[in-house]
Amino acid sequence: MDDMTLEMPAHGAAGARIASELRDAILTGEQQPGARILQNDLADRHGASRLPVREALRMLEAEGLVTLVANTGAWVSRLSLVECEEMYQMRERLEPLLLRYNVPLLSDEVLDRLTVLADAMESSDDVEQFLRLDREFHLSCYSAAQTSVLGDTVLRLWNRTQHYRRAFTRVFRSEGDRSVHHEHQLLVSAIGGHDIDGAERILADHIRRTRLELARHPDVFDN
Amino acid sequence: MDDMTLEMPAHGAAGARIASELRDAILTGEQQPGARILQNDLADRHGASRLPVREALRMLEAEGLVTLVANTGAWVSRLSLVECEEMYQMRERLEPLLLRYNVPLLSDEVLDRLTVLADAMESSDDVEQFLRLDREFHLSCYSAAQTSVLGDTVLRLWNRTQHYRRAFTRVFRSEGDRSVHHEHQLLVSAIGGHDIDGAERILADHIRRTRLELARHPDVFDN
DNA sequence: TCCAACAGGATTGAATACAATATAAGCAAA
DNA sequence: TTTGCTTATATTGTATTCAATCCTGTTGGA
Repeated sequence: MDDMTLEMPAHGAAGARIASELRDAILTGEQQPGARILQNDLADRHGASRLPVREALRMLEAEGLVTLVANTGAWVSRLSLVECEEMYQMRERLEPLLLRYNVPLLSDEVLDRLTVLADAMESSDDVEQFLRLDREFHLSCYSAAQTSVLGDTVLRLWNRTQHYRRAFTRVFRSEGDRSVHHEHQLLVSAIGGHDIDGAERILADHIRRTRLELARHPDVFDN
Repeated sequence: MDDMTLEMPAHGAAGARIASELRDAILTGEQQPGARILQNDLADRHGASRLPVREALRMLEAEGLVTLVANTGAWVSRLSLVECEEMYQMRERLEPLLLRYNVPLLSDEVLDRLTVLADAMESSDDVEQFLRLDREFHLSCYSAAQTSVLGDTVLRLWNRTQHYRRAFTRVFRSEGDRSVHHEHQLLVSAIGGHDIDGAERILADHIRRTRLELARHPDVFDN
């Protein structure tokens, strides 16, 4: 043995590493929908050849974050209102199921954290911070159960809609609706009380209400 | 323009073509779960280099049909009973939604076809034929609406569980349970009567019952 | 002025060649 | 005989190179 640090081999992971960084860039909004992605650019920026870049693009295409056209190029994926509504409807069906898997397993520590997050969202006035808190809140609800596909599928739906959730939050928060926070509190207490059916209903309604609000702001999808 | 035949360029589609053939091989059962996939073999068999083969493997990995391990190799994906049950639970939630999208759009021709398929299944005694009919029956229910992710997600769940549905059908059909056929008939009439909520319920129950039967045959997942 | 055909350049797709890694067989020592 | 190490081979990962395709700016004509 050469070394005491257990090191993951740098070989065989170049594509995954590049994909991970590009994914982050898309989720933070640094890369906007519609933006062209050049293979050479990415390769140079990561000091690699175009080959692992192509693999990274394939991975992100599978996640729906990147759109590939043969012989033509890659772009950060756009979403129409109709597509976004479809994904929200999928979330309405899948997230309650995922929550059901998690409720019996969530620790008191996570439950406390949920309360902290819900409170922080109420007093937050920065859009980016709100988005981070909201994402952590919901994903924390799913952090206890080890699922093989359900968790991934839900996470992908979150990622694909991330940009539009940001744009929507900007225009919606100014309207001063408090019911989002109310629903978060209801959800925490239902989870705390191990009321699985109640938690499922609250979560489905929460996502549904957001979808309906989203439909009132189609301008978010212009351009 | 050189030619009147509008030809899709053979360039830029090698990976997709290889993926398509390997996918078929897995779905027909020609390639069994656990089977090793050598890049060189696939490349030689398709008269291509290993590069498009790697892209094909990445695509099938994203679909869950192939499992890749860095620096090691690729195998046809296995499923445990727990994973399979999870996918069936996802189907219980997603397929009713997909059906809801389709019911208002399904033509009389498709409806007639559904009746033919349901009848053919009742009188079929060959497992492979039953599987083909059942797959066509359910996927036909989803053939009218153009969804962007929901349809793909459901199709992938069908594909990932295909092998185990085959194995399960072998042992289950011998038990002579008729309720599957009854549910198919109920579903057709609910769809024909544009009873969306009823159709959703019947379909969810249908999938749920299959999941419970599946759990009674864990031996299907041995080895 | 507008449109179509035509280079030219830029970009992607695939093949070959080489490096890194993992598996397996053989060998030595306990 | 078994265990651990070593070496050989097979397989995968990446870089380099060349070919096919697409986009763009330009030029010629109507």
